[in-house]
Amino acid sequence: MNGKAKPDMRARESSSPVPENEQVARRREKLAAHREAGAPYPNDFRPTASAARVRTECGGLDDDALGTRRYRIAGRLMTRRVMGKASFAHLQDGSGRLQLYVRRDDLPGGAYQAFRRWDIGDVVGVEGVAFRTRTGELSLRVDGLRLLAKSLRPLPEKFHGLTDREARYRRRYLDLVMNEETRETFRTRSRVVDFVRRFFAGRGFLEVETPMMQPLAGGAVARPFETWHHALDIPLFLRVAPELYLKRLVVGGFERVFEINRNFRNEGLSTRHNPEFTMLEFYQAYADYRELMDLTEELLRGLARAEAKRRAGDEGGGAPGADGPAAPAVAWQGHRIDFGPPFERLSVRDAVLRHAEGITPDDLDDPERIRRSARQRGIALDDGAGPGKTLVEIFEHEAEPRLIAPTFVTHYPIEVSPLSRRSDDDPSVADRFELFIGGREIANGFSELNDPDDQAERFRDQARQRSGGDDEAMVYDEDYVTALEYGMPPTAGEGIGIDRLVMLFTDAASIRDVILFPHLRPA
RNA sequence: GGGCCGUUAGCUCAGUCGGUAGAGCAUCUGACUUUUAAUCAGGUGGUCGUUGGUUCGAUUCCAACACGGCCCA
Repeated sequence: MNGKAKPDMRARESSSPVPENEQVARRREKLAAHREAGAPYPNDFRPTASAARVRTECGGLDDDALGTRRYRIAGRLMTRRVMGKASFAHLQDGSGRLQLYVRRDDLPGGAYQAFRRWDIGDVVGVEGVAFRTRTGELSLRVDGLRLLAKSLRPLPEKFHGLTDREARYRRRYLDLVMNEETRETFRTRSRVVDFVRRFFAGRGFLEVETPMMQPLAGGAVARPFETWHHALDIPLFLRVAPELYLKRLVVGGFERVFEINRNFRNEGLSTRHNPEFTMLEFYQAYADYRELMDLTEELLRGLARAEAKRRAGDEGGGAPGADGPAAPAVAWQGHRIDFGPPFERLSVRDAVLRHAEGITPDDLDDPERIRRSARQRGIALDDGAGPGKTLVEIFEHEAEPRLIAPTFVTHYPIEVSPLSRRSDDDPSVADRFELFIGGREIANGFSELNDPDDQAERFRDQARQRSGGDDEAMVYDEDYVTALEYGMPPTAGEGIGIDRLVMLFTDAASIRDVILFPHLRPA
């Protein structure tokens, strides 16, 4: 190394998470030489095909037919095997990889020497004719090539790739370059969102966008992020849910609406919580929570079937059938989750009785005994927690992790359901359900409370809990009550956690694996 | 918040019962016109997470801290 490079490297170390090293210095020298030679970052190369398209078009062709297929493709150089005057390399683009065969004698003078100086990671454009190698791999015999963007930093190792979880989250671009599973996870995520969108659009739902910044953070029991609007000189809250705005739209006459967007909750980070997460919420007038359970089953079964079909197609096409590869089931963290059979429906109370060992119906009916049961199980209760909240705490502790197969849980206590319609049969419970899959809450839906006086009373009750120390309790939203006073049609609404749904379809154990840039503590 | 584990070369990982470190890939030099974790020969590359402590000497032992992982609340 020459004496000049060193201070230069040092100067960069302070501002970069990855220190520069000798390899970077060498690549910088190559870039400098490349700059001397002319435009180092050209933007006039236009591919005629992707790697996948070359594969599709040439898949069944014989050698003679392949010889008539000329392509320009562009991508990142991922491997290189130089054998004197000829080389093999793999180019990776957004669709996959294609092998290149580069011979000195097929190229204009000097081009092969230039190619030999390129590095793994460089973005290049090549042109050539398809052929099949001795071992049968479809490849491109290159007769023209250009460097489109120099890569100054060495990529992770070609065989093990990037495995360090922290590095994969913090520098997702490298994870994406190196790991096909990661690329596939986020393609799956896109397909899931696309399926959901078409599902609702196809049923007459209008897609809308409601405020992410709200003067009151309502619609869910959660701690909000707070920010400040300088011109108005008022605090604003990042929304914890779009619910109260979507229902205002139902008041306005949009009888079927949905929104897919981010919610923000100022709570801890974990394998199942990211401070910002994506939620689907939808509202349907003249429907009740039972009909939403049916709709939810239809949505998830359809999604599972579409994904299964796709997988079967990728594997060369298995015969679709109840138990064939296209069955609407997924493998998730060692479980087989089948969306085919009707989802089980049971009450919170029955779920607790089934899964919480040693709890009897008498325990649940007695306010003192239910609190004692919770304490015995190590559940910390707020002083103000009534029997309903306590029951739900026990449910979450004992039953929720065991609800692996899709299960609707119903009959939630009214005290934990401040926006839900009161049941006609039992005023202590709401016309509400939550859906659990893989031991996780996936959806929460209910017949909406459209009685403005009842809603006002529920808000007052929340306000009391708030002044009693529960800073997650809801705040009184006067304008929302006013909207209800104009009259909201009988309506049912639901929220589905998109990230958790995607986890099921990508066999992900952590929500960070399905969020491109998950929040981490700054390094 | 608690417990356990991890942090060593660009990446994946060994290792040092305390004497300033190794492998594979990558990189560099050379050979090689059908390879594919190419091969062969020879090199370069490290503030061993940070800060303190113990010690003649710490990457190694101890403590605190930082970041991450897993489990628990």
